[in-house]
Amino acid sequence: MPRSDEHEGGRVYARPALSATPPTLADVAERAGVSRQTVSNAVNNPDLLRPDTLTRVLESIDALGYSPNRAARNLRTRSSNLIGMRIGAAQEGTANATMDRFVHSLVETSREAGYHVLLFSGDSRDPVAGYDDLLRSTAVDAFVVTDTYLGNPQAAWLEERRAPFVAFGRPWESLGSRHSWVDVDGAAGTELGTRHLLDKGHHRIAWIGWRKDSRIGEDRRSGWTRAMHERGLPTTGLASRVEDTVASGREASAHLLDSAQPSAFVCASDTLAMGVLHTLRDRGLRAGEHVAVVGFDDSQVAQVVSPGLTSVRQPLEEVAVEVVAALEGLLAHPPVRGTGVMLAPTLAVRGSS
Amino acid sequence: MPRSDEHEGGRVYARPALSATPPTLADVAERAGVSRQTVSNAVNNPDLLRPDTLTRVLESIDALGYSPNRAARNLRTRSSNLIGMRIGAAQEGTANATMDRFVHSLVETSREAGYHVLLFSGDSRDPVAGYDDLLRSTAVDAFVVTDTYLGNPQAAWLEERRAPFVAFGRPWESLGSRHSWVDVDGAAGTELGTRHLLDKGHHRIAWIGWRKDSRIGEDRRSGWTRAMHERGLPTTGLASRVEDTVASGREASAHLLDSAQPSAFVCASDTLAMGVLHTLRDRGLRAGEHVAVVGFDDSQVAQVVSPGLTSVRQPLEEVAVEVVAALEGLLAHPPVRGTGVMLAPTLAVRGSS
DNA sequence: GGGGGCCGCTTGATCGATCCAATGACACCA
DNA sequence: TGGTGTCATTGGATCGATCAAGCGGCCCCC
Repeated sequence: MPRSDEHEGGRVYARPALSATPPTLADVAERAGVSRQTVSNAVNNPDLLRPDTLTRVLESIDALGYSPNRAARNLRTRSSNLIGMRIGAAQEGTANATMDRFVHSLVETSREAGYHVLLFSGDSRDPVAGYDDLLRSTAVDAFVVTDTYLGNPQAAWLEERRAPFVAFGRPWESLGSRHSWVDVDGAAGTELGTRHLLDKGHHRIAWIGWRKDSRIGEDRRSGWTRAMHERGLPTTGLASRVEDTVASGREASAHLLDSAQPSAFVCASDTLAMGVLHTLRDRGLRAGEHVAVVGFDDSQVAQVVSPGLTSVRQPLEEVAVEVVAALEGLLAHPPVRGTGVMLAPTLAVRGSS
Repeated sequence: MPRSDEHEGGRVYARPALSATPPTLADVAERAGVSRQTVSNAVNNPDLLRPDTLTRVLESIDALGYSPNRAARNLRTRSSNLIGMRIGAAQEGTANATMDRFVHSLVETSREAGYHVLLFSGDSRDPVAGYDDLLRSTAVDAFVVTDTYLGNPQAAWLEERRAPFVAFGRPWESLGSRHSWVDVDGAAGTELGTRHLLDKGHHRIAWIGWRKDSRIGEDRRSGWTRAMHERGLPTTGLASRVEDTVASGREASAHLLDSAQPSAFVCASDTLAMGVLHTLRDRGLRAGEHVAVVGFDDSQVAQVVSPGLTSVRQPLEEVAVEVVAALEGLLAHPPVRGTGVMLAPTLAVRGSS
């Protein structure tokens, strides 16, 4: 049984938001005594209208609670004002937490630029499945690609289809890639952390990073070696490359303490740094007093763990701003050649150093 | 200057994905020698076609790489297959981390139901601004509302406009609300945690929770009192209500240790539990040996901190499934009366207990 | 044998916006 | 006064899908 306030079929202008069907451009036009196109102009190119006409139209828009129908607009303009972003499987880790911080910033920045963020999840078997669907159905205007790690085919695939996208992460492999990207200088981050420790008087500073096939890991490692060599300090025997888990960090730090007696650790992630803290605790050593520790990512964990973990913080808000700026450029002009933006991280100093 | 592979204006069927304009329904129809509607049916109601026609059409769809234009479909069907979800300002905290886990699950579950998730950010001043825009422009089919805390006007506002939505969080206040919701039984969670401690032989179990005006906090607290009273144990003098910060948890636990000598703590959040761990560390007490601690949310922190924080884990994957199921019901049938689903959390036992 | 119903498919209209070409109004200047 | 140019505004066409109605062919049954 239809409810009494819906059965008329007509629109209830007195309470616009409650009406069954939202008002259309034509409704506004009729009420304001102008044509549809004029209303459209009032919304999209207000300068084209005479001031008095404009106010009259805007008044009607306001009174009716009109908002352009997204689908109709999208159909006509061939754009959706949506930015697609794939989120990986819910593996809980610090990398994920970083991504979430980025997503927040991206959503906020996109809003200011008139875009919304559409999230989709990928099939782990077919990494381009989600992209393909959205692209062919013209559901999104562009993509933000976040997982540009070693051998990831998405960037190349999108590039081949001329799909507009910006990567968060530099194109490590493909030299011929011409897409835009934004990245954080990981090496600069670890260099910052290492220098911070050097300035505190440490000389034997160890590195715990990821396996050699991780380009990101090797990049971060290079910041440590650079800072050490700069001061003429040796790095041999002070480095370890392991999996990105707390247990690995724990083991690696125990080994290093025994073999090389470092007074400080710089780690490729907060997860590994947590492992170091565990080892210190096992041995009755105090982080920040006896041995200093620096992590990477400035995760939630770094902030709440005792005595606070000094960590490299990526400027994700800036990354989001740059990504959106690049996207806007991409969508406004024909994509000639991509731009690359490298941002510098900062160091959040806490009790562990 | 137009590129050589784009200047013809026609479609390059040999390499469908590279063509400037994607193929349309009409293109498929022409190639398959049928009408547009038949192609439409092949996509949406395959049963209506004769098997041989169907295969012929599908073959053409495949060959052209056709995928229905989202905008056109949305315009005609008045639906977008998008679910809107607002994410709050990027206050970094465990609540946020929980939300991120939920978002992941929601995206995944939505995909299986044929929906995508559209994220938008709210203006903190006007909590319904984002909702209003999306609703009036018919950009989303429904909303998932996550912040249904005390005095939150969104649910009531959406209800009034007859906007389809499902809340993650029960309607604490409004008794007259008729919307669907899914929630996790927080009281059952703390009860679980408290019983776990009781079974371990603890008798004096303290509570550290949030201020009294938090309905969620009071709910979680009730689980603790219920479990205690069930065994005939007193709770007076064993509870503290503070802000949700590590520092507050630290202070509150120090006070309680001095005043009531509890042997265990149950906390309304992992953040507070971390504060307890700090206090124990300050006093040379070992979590899990001398004093047991149970947190809430099973955050990243709980998993990596030493010696591991026992914590109540919300079944967010299930929540997402129920939310999407409720949404599907809502969009399929006329919204008669909302349903409420209450899910039970589990306990992730770790070294702290 | 003729009417009714179903099947498989087609045709024209439609959703609500913007694009495009054209029109009316108006001012200016010769 | 009439021509010209500018500006605000108009009406029709269009984007690409689905809806609604209808059509011919076939079978069935009275």
